[in-house]
Amino acid sequence: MEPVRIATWNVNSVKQRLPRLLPWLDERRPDVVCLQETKLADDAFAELLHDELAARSYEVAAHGEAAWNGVAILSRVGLDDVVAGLPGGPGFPHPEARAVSATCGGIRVVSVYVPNGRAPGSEHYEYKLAWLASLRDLVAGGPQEVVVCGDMNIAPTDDDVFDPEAYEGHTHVTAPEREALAELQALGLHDVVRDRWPGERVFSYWDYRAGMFHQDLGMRIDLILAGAPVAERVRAAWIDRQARKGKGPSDHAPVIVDLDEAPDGHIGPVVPPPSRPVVRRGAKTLPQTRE
DNA sequence: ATGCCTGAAGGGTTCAGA
Repeated sequence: MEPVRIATWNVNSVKQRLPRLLPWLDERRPDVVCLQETKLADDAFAELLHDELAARSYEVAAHGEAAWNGVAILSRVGLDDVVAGLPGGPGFPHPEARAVSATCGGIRVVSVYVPNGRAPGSEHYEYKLAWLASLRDLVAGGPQEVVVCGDMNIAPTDDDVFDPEAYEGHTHVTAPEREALAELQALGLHDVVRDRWPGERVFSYWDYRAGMFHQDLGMRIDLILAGAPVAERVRAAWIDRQARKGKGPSDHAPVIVDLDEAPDGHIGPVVPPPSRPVVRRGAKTLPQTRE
């Protein structure tokens, strides 16, 4: 088995992001890419991207719909047993295109775009929790050689937001959401970026407005969660901030993990660097939300 | 007082995002 690089990126419209996505594929050369918020139906996705991706040796599993949501997996290490959505999962009221799974290079890969939740206690919020429970069931029924990659729309801990006080009363940080994520992780999944960078200020999403990226006022909601046999192979895990800079970025940055080449040849877990405290700075409020 | 950006659909504006 060859070394493999797996990435996940909420591109916020693959059509609008094409001028950023293609150069990024050429620069980072990931073997497996999980995409979220593609915002395209599958035929439109194929029409837009088939040739560009085939030229880069990617096979594609896209599960999308017009205008909203949409996920995909690109792979050049095989793409088998594709499953669209969460079988038996909840809808709002109908199933949305928020998950797709495939086996790539011996690893079960799940690309997810977890519902936003909008407001704690709302119907959207209850849907979010039900969706997460269904995702847990899906993973529980699968192999340990698994990665769940995507936009979880949950900051796992207060270290994953620029200012916990700014998020009081908002989604993404509430106890039920974090508990639902913890129940998923309790299946044996490891948060590979946080494990590699304990205590570091590391975000994957910054609001477009109010110079939030420039001030590094963000949150870490895009995760790669790896089953133990995969987590043991991690050599590097990081967030590609470069992709959030410049002209026409997504509001999310890609997350990237590099695995070593084989379970029987692995060099063991990377020793994490010494922990440093998260330094908090900047505003104490979020850009205001319409009521 | 505030969706301050961005994207999409559809229609001259509205909704959604986190």
